[in-house]
Amino acid sequence: MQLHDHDHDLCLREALDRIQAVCHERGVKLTEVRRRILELIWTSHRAYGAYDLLDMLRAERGRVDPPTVYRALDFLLDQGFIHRVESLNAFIGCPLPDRSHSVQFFICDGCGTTLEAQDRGITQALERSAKAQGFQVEQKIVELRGRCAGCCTD
Amino acid sequence: MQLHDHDHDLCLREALDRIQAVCHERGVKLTEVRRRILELIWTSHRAYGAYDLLDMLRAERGRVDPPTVYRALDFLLDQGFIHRVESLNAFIGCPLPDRSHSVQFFICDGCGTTLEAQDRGITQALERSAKAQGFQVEQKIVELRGRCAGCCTD
DNA sequence: GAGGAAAATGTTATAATATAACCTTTGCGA
DNA sequence: TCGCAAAGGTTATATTATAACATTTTCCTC
Repeated sequence: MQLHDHDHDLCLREALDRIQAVCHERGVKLTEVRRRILELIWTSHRAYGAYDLLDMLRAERGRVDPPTVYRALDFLLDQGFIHRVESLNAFIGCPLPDRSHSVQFFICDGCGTTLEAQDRGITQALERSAKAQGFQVEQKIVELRGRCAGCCTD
Repeated sequence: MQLHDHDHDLCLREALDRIQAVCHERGVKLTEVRRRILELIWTSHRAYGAYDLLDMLRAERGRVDPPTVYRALDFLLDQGFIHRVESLNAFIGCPLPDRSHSVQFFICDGCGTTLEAQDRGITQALERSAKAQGFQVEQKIVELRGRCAGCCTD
């Protein structure tokens, strides 16, 4: 195992501990399945589909059925620990533990990397536009598909 | 039939004629199935799912199978006559015949109405953000979910 | 610690969305 | 008219997601 991976693991463990604490504050439980799925999602910069996660769980613990995964995903979505990427039907970790914020995804169709951004300018432009037509926004879905800096030259 | 509907029908026919002309210019064919599906999509301000369209076609012409609908949808998407709404897995008419432009959808979760907008401010904010990180955008997905002006008071 | 409600999970079945693969028909230019 | 390319038909199946009900676990109350 290389230094980088070691750091990454440390980072993951710390992040999970923080999430654990947040759950405690909120009076909700980060159970074994929920925690494991969150870990799996967080170990990647790509979004995973529900059935990708299902396969990974099955490899670890034998029989697992779709509702198990979807229920855990629902919980993690509710708590704001992951996001759903609509244009991929897939799920990705959210670096911020707060429940609802306006984010944007930059999805590289080359390498699959999905980057989460929080651009104040974009958020403001969206809110201005909604306000102009009296539309009350509940959820802002912004997904930019294309090629990341690393893949443009490929 | 009321005046409004009559106007609407006229408008639809004119729009279809324009699309027909565009197809001719591009050397592609607006066949019977394609035209009918486009009509069906255009008669609504709500997005239709592929299987909604399938059911409507079946009601008109008996047996129709999914690939028929999906192929027509692919054609209409390619030509830019309709858009796919990712967060609904559904399709909606595009008032502009040009192939690729940056649009935003305002989706009312109350009445289902999906409004297409072209807000220059939003587009610019998205492009600025992408440029800042060297991301080459191919497609901009912007879907705002919430309540339209008419449904806020409901 | 026993009882019981609420939460979580297990289990079975199926719904909803989408495409692969191969075959037939149609349109159209050589 | 031949033959190719595009379109559509047909069958089967992949992928994504949820409904409904049974069982287990948690944890609060007494």
